[in-house]
Amino acid sequence: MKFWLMKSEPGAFSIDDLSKEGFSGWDGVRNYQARNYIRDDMNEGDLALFYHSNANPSGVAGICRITETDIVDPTAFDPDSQYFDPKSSEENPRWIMVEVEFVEKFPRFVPLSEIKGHESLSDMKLVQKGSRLSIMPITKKHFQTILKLGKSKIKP
DNA sequence: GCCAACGTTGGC
DNA sequence: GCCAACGTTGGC
Repeated sequence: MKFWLMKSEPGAFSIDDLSKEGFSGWDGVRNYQARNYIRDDMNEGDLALFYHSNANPSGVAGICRITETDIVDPTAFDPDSQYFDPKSSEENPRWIMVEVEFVEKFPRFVPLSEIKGHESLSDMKLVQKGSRLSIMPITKKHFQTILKLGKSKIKP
């Protein structure tokens, strides 16, 4: 099993939204590196940190689980969607998504400042200079360290 | 709202 | 294939 960090702007989709809905397609990924990660390396059953970006404060809000991979992202074909991409066609889809399932909202939100200040988390892609990836792999150690900071009840 | 960092586009 | 211009991300 692999471990991931997935960013979402809470104004668009937050951990509370996922908690209410239970499951959700993770649509709108429009970055090739992030897409390649989900296409090539993400598997059903993987666990991901749910990260709130562009938030006050930004940070990790909880955990979700990957329940399905390699789904064609339908928002790319929708001219009314903010994720519309005229270069993607149903015959030759460019963007894919995964489905995730709510696992847990952390009892304690883990702000970015705390991740930045934590010695053993300094090699996460998240805190490396200039990194803006919206989906990135993380190590089991990073995952467990952040679970601890969030006072998670999950034991992966 | 600012702006640094990075990705993408398109002319050549 | 290079690279300048432009667009986007995302913390602050």
